[in-house]
Amino acid sequence: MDAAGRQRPTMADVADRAGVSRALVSIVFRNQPGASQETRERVLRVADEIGYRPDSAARLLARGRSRTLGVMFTVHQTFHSDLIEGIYPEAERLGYDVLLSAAAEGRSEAKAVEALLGHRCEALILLGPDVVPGYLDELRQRAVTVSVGHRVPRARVDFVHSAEAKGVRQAMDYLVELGHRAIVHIDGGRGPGSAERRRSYRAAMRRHGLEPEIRVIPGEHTEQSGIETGQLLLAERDRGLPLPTAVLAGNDRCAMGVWMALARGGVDVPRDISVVGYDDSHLSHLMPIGLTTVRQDAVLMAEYAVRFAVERLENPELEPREAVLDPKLVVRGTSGPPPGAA
Amino acid sequence: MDAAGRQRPTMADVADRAGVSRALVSIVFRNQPGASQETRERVLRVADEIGYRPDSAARLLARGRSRTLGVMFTVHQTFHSDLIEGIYPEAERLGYDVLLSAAAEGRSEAKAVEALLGHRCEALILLGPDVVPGYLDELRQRAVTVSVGHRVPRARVDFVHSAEAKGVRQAMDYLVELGHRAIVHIDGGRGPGSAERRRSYRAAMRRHGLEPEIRVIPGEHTEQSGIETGQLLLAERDRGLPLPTAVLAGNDRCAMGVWMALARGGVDVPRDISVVGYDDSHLSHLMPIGLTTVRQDAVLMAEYAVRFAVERLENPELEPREAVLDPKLVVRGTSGPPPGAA
DNA sequence: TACTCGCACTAGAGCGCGCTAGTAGAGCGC
DNA sequence: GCGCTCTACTAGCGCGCTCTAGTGCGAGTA
Repeated sequence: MDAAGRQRPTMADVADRAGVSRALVSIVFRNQPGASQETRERVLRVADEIGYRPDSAARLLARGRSRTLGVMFTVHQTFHSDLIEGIYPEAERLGYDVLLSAAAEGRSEAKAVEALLGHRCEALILLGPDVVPGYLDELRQRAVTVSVGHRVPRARVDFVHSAEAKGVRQAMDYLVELGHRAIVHIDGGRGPGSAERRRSYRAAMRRHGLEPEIRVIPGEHTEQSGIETGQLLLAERDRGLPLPTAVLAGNDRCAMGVWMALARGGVDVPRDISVVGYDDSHLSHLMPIGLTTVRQDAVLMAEYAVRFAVERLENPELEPREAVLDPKLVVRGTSGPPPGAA
Repeated sequence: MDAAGRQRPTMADVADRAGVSRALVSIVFRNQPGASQETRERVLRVADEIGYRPDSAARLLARGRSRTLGVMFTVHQTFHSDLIEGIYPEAERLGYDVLLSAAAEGRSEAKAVEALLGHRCEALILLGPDVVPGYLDELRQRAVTVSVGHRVPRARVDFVHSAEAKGVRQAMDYLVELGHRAIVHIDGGRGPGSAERRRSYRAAMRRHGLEPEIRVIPGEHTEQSGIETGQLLLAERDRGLPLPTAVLAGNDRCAMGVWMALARGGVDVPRDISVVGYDDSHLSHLMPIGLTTVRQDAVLMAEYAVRFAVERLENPELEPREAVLDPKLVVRGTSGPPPGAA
């Protein structure tokens, strides 16, 4: 009695068995007026008995609208998991379905997006997309598009991101306050938010009169990148160069990598060097001493993303919007005064 | 010129514009014999011009078969990300589409599965499902089902998992060889593979004459659980009880948590205590000193899962099968001889 | 010439639903 | 009796595609 080979019951089966028309079953399942309470109950009972459940492909085809949001994310990006967790309940609340498609090694973002479009998603929610200029605008022609994390200057789509500059500024002010001067920044390459974070780092350094100390090390939003940077710093130390006293990483994963490499190299965090991350993904609570980081509220970002998508679906005339959420520095164990400070 | 409100072109539009019948366009897009090379090119060119792409909902409805595999995973489970990464290419190779549905806090596995079924997935690939007995059998009636990681004794579905007992045995033999005697195990509760790992731990302890030292600490497959266990051990030490010399964690995430809590508590790994994980998820390379762990080959497991699903779809008569992959101990930096050993 | 065969192509039914336009019947006022 | 409204229900088209059963035609065969 395996499912393979057997066909699933349809609305017609339910209708026959309950002695009503197909249309009535449809009414009951859409929870629309036009059926008596008694009939509703009977239909639902029969449906349950024969294991009927609506076929969303057919439903979607007939309805013309799919009421489905497609979410593109990248595997292994922990912050994306946090976002996904927030997207489901909000979508459900608004009566939308969610389809996930992952980008990964060997599976490009474009491919992941095509899959979503092929499944007739009405809107795309792109988590931290690594888009080439123009691609977002191209997508916009094909579906409502919301970009989370990555703000692309001219693209006329909705954005949800945090006020990167503010977050970085908070972190920098905090470090300088503690007495740090040699603060390096590992940037996130083309990753979401990187450009703003980099700019804001530079601005903060200049504002604090630390222009000569500015140093941006190219990187990515991965542990690997953090580890490499950590190793680079260790190698420099071994050649007699001074370690910086603080590292502002591109995100939490990168910060974690730096921290690991440094710990392995016998450098004590935060005594010898402070490490600050970005995201406050759930990783940050998990480090032995807790990661000092800039908190982005994943749930709130997810809610904005879903609402932007749904509102635009219901009113296509809307001007492109932008939700800029205020991030907040969270001080934990990886930061402290620089070595040699009082 | 936003997508919202506009409707996408259909096969009929392509047919009109190319001056052929709808059926012919269908033939071209399915890459089936019955159209001349010349016509194929013209149809494809026209389709490209007007931005047509097949609607998989309609296609799926008409075809009767969806050729879609549904994958249920749990957010934040890093090993699941590894598996997903392996599932896509194999599915694509066999001509199947993949739909993802996540379980998360507030979104049960059952709910995630219902979503997949509603989207007409022909087969379900459940990653490390936390199933109640009987649920798998119920699912089997509704779709081809493959369970990855979690072996449920009587359920007549396909399983892919690693030879948990072997993996644990390797790890235990290795630790005992190094001279460890007080080896505790943090189990994974109802998590995939936990029961076998626990059993095998006990068996190994008995086999090595360490029965009095057996200690299983209840836990979960999360960092949090590892941290709590680490704190528990530290608290015991502070009360004057001896620390174990080795910890065999339920999985890598848990091992990472233990390691973090211990490091925070000033316990040196591996000098004071050895920590061994399970999975070899990409986390394990990332720890400062590298995690000693039992490697499960995610890509191979993913390939088996996809093949099992597809083969059963194409031949429903198949007896339930089981792929048991041999895990392999990977020794990295978190393990060594117990304190006081030569 | 009459026929078969293969190729390129088409007509049209049907997949499982949603939805519009309709009907049948009960209840009401006049 | 009539027309009216309201509720409970039904008939049947159409969503965009696949697929079976064709048609028309030129080349090959007897």
